[in-house]
Amino acid sequence: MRKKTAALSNDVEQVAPISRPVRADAQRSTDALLEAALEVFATSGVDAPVREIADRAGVGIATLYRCFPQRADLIVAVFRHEVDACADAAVVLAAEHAPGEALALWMHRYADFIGTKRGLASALHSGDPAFNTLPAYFDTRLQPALSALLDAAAASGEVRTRVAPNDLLRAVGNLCMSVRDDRGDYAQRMVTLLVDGLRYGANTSLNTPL
Amino acid sequence: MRKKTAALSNDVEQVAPISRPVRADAQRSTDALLEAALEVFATSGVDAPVREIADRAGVGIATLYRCFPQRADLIVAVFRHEVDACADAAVVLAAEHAPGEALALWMHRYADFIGTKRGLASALHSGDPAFNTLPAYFDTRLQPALSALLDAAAASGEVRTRVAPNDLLRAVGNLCMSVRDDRGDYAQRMVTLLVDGLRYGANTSLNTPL
DNA sequence: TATTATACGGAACTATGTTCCGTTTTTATA
DNA sequence: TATAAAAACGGAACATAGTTCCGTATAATA
Repeated sequence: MRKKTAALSNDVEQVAPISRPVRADAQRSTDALLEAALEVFATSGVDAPVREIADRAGVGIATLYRCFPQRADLIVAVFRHEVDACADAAVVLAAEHAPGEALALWMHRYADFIGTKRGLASALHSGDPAFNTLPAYFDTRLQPALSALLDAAAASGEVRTRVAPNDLLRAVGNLCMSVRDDRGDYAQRMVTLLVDGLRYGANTSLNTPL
Repeated sequence: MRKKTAALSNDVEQVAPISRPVRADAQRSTDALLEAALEVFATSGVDAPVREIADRAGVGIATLYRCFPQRADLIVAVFRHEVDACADAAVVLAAEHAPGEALALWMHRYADFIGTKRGLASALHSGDPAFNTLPAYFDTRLQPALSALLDAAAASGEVRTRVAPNDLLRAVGNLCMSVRDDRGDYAQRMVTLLVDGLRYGANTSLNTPL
């Protein structure tokens, strides 16, 4: 499926896969860089120097720049990778838990993702055009994931229906990002409150106000 | 009152004004830098190089760094300066217009201020401790200004009362900052809607829901 | 006017994103 | 398997921007 290489910025050349396939060492480098960037960003924030990432991946700087022509491309790739992981988690959770619990667990998983991504808001507001496609990607991947969880939980009568997935995503996003000093588990507690709100009125009459 | 120099980062030395007063040329430099930074930030954004600011102010780089030990200190000083101007505008508007109109004009003035400050959100989320005091300063200066306008407008019966100034400030702030593509005058239209909402129910029964 | 503390300017230092180019490795072919 | 072309590699070199240093100039005071 070559998903990982498709995440790069030079997608234009992916339309004609007739050309020679990606060389094995190049694929290794890309994977190592993505993994290294994930760790470095988590440790030192998204402002970490690219050299640190190249070192940790065990490749030279030129290799990094061949895989990700701009520093921002690497950031975008990591974010997309994590969004994918978060969206995929919904399927796993849905398979292993009751609908209501799966929904609750995923909401916390999502809050965790946003909360640990210091610098995401900064990146989105930086004005760098490289980040322009990120918000849409977030919606595209996460909205269906949450939607499925919501529908299942509503169908089983554990939460009420009629809640827009995007509203929830945005609400949690704001909860986790706009907080300046998130002492304790403020965000997680607010998310719990939100999920409890979803459960309120379940199984009684649908479309209960509040 | 020496307000401008008090806005610098080395406030610790301001507690003992017994020491020799600020030299005239130093004051000139500080003023010139603040004015230059205001213009450069508006033109090139807050990411503009410090050299560009020093050049425009007609001073050397060392002078810039003596007045503002860190680049962030200059940004903070400019923001505080603009917040002061916005807060002061409330007094002028209140003196020259009817209470309801003064309130509306100021809300747009405030939206204008936030809307043109691309990079403000980025700065606030950057994690740089130099920006930690900014949010509190915003509240300290703007909350009383808006509060006075609201009270006057409520007293004259032009808007209803019982609206928390901070809620309004935050609402407008979110409206103006979180928008990614603000084509047209989206923010200003939303602010108008907000002010109209304030006017709704005025002079009838107070505390009208919605 | 002389003295001294203060401020000034700009070169130099450091850190970081990005490019260049000679060398190495992979892949396909004989 | 040996060979050649294409692709990728590494790291030095370049460009830009924040910050510091230090010799010189200027303002305040006696």
